[in-house]
Amino acid sequence: METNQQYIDRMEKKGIKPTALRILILRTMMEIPHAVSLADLELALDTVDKSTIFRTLSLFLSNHLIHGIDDGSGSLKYEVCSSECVCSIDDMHTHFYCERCRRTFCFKSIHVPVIDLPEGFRMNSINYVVKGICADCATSGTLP
Amino acid sequence: METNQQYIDRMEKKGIKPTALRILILRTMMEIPHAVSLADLELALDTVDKSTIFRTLSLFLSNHLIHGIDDGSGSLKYEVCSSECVCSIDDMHTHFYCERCRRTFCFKSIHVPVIDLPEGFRMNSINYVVKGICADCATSGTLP
DNA sequence: TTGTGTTTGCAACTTACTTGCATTCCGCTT
DNA sequence: AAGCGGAATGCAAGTAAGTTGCAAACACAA
Repeated sequence: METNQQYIDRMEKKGIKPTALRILILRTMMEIPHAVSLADLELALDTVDKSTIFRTLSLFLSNHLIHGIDDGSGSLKYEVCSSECVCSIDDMHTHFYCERCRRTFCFKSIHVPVIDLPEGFRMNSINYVVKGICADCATSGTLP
Repeated sequence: METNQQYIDRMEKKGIKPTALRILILRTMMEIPHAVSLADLELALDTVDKSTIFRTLSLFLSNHLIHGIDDGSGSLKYEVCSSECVCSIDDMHTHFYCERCRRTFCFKSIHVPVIDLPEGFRMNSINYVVKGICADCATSGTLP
């Protein structure tokens, strides 16, 4: 749990003007324990307009305050960078998408595996998503 | 280059009735040297309806004649399985998405790296996509 | 050739994002 | 305190990609 001042510091460190709404969005993202979609945020913040959330996320993304994960669910997920993150390959960790409950988990301790590319190819980023059934879903309820 | 009979054999091996249109779609997919999207196929086969291509791809997917790759470009890509492919983790290879020319490359010789999941999580599939600039784009034209 | 199930095309719909534009707000100058 | 200019926000409309319902066309066995 962080104080408002800590959210403000995070933003200012990345050159983002901390408006009331941006603090609210950042706090909401950090309080939810898994990666969130635009729709998740719309739901959690039902007084705030979708396009505002979208533009806020775009701003956060281009200033490297958050990063995006394409989990293949059809909607992009976002999560707040750890404070030391510079969004390089070394900062990327593995994600897991549960095909049952449709949540995206971050395995922060598991870095993405890096491969050697063929001659001439230049790597900018890696998207590594494992899909399957999460621990919650595997133990509760009937399995397919 | 394969003969029509070879396309038919591939389909029948996977329990798919080889209609004229399905042969056409499969042949088109195999003639294009990179993974294709629904839109690519619409463009290449402009007399064929989008929904027909979509349903054909869905059928091919569920019968494991092709597999889907989520390259993060916003549209799912598809590619024909090699003949021995049973669509398990071991059959998955690495993909590369060029952020310049927006093509998806298959590195068939590079298997996806596999990680150990935390206790209780069950793996069904892995999506491993490296993004960057491809060899063609890196050598030709001005770079950013 | 006639009935039955499958395949295809058309059109309409859904989802998730994206943009244009008018309004409101904020910090600064007067 | 009033006014100004740029930034932030909300509303509504637009777009791209995928998906579905339904009827017409087709395949093929009885």
